[in-house]
Amino acid sequence: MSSHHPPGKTKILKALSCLLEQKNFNAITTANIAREAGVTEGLIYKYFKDKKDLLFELLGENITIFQQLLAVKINKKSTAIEKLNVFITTTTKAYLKNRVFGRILLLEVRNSPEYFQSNAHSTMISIETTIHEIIIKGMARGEIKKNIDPHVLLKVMVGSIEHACLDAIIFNQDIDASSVTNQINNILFKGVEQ
Amino acid sequence: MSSHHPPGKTKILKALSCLLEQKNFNAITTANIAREAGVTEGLIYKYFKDKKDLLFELLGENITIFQQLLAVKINKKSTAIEKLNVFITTTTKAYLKNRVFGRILLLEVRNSPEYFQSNAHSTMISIETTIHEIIIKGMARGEIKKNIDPHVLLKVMVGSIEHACLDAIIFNQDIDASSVTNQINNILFKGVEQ
Amino acid sequence: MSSHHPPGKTKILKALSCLLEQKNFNAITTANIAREAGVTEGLIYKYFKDKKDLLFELLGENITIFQQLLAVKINKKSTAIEKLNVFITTTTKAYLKNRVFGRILLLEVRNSPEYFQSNAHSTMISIETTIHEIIIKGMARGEIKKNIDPHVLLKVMVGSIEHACLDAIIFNQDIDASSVTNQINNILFKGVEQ
Amino acid sequence: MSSHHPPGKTKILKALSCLLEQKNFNAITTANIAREAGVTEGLIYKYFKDKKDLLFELLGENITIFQQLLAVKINKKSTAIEKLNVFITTTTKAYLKNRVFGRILLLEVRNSPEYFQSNAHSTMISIETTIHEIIIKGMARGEIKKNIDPHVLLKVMVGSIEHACLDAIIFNQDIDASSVTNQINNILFKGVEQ
DNA sequence: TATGAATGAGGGTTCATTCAT
DNA sequence: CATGAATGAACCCTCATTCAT
Repeated sequence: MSSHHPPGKTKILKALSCLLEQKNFNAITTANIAREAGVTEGLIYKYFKDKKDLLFELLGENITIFQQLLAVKINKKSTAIEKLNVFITTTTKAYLKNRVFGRILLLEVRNSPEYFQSNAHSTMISIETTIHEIIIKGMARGEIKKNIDPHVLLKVMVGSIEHACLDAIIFNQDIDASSVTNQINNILFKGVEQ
Repeated sequence: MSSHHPPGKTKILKALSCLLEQKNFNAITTANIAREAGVTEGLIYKYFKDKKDLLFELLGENITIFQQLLAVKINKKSTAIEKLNVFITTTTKAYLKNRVFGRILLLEVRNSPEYFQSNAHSTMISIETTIHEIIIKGMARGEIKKNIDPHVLLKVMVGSIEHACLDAIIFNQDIDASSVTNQINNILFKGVEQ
Repeated sequence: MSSHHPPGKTKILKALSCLLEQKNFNAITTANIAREAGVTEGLIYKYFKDKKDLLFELLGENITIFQQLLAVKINKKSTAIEKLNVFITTTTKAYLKNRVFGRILLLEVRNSPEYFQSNAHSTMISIETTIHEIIIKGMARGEIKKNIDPHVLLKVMVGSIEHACLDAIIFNQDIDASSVTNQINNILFKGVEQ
Repeated sequence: MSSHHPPGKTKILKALSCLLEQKNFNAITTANIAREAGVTEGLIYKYFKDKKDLLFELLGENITIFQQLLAVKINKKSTAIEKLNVFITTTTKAYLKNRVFGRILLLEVRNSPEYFQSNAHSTMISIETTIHEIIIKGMARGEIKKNIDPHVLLKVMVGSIEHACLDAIIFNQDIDASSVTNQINNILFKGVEQ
């Protein structure tokens, strides 16, 4: 995260990251960020278009790291079902471990039209595209039922993951990630009907 | 929605409802609301604790109406699977038809701790409790697999519904509700694995 | 100037008027204005769109007062030459007496495109229109040469007045208004060529 | 304009000149200038005391060029009336052709006390002095009425020229320079009274 | 001759909310 | 039941300028 950037930029990114552990993005002022970073408020606007742009850049860096981690894990598996399994498990655990970014992604940025123009969002889209392709290949190889709409399955997986994490994130609850992801996998792949 | 209230209160609720068609709650000012309602800003604070309280009251009224509609539809079905089916279909269609409230519920209020104290939220909880009980009865009657965690299934259903609607709500897209809900039902109840 | 307005608005207009005696509009902050008026900064934005709008409203009120004064004086004269004479004399004296508004009008607002949308500017236009009509009538009645372009004559008069006052306004010099306006009248009406 | 200077200085002057075609001097930031010039902001302060100093230097170069052009034209004429005629015509056409500098001179710099300390301003004064002397000589030689105040006549000429150009400059209108200058000359030299 | 990183002070504007009438 | 005048606290952002290298 701190590579390539001028020192001041790195300090600002770290400062925001740190402050987000303590409060909502909206409750964080540019004065807060500057003080925490040990720079002047003006410097923020040298490196970022505005306050939201700073958030999106920070988010983007973290999502990119997650994307790489996920890719490595997925590539170790050979079947589509296993890959999707890994997607569900890894993503859920990432949200739960990194609750700050979970909160931002699931609760804070979706209000902002600008987010959907950001790098952070395009990286998210790129992850979803990867999963979409896995589903399609799984259908082609006979691992997944042919009557499934890949796009809906993707939404079901993502929605399940997010809602499984949401209470934990909102109310800062602890949940048993393994058990929850096993359940999700079981429900989605085997079905619930007797 | 306008029943039982003094005229000023009704005007304010209607004004907010109308403004929410045009912009984010955060982008709506009390001055906007008062102008649209044809009353003074001060009057808002006669009827509502604060701006958010106004939102939550409006939301609560709409959720209650939805809850009643949903109950009627569910009661017409006898099996758990059918009832859950109806839940998924009715909820999805409600979000898509009433996008304003979808947006508020899915994107706007979850940031506010106060929401989770509101009537609107307890009605939501009450709906979820109903579904939870349906799942449990379904398991007891052998319609649903015994190894399913009812709570996770609930989250998977809710998450699936919400994510299926999210793009439609955010980007104001049209989607084919019947086809999507059929897919979700199929995925969750029959499973996707070949 | 203080009529019809709520007390806070009047205080704000008076405060700006007073501060303009001491410094440039750009050098006056909204905090200055609020302190001088004994109100909060926020109140400025209840009554005025922004800081410039406040200036233009103040200017507009003063120009309107001048317009009425000028009309009275002009109506007392019967020939076009006399009326134009009065225009030159009255306007010059007004700028010199009321240097603050002279400075604003001649030096400060012409940079702002918004000024040309303001009431203040339309009142200025309305004054110029009156003069234009006087010129045309004067030509029709044989008081003014027929080969004169009324529009250019208007510009020549206004430009002459303004430039005669400009050094006085910029460098806060004293000048003999009667002598200068006599000269201008003489030059324009009789010509300088021997 | 670009002669004699080190390359960086030339680039900066050209950059400002170019940007002034697009926006107000106040709306141009040092960052703009540096980007347009392809240098860093710091370099501006190597060659110019501050941002205004840069403007005044650019302005000064252009006024000097104009002064030389004007002198050549005036020297071709023998009578005072003809010389003043040339002054009015040449200046008006220069403003209209070079609207950027017209705008700066007529609208932007007169607010700044520093302008009146600048080289640009002393060149303007020098031009006015020349005209003043022409008037006086014209009176001595019986070409101009003896009862005219040369200083007021100068102001009338300058004011007439500027106001004739002002609308064209502000609203970017086209006007017929020859016709306007003929009219001005006619009004000032022959008078308007029948 | 030129860079690039950083400063620092300030300023306009927004808005939910209160309260006397 | 309703008004309307006023508050007050906060916040984002701009930009000319400096200086070590």
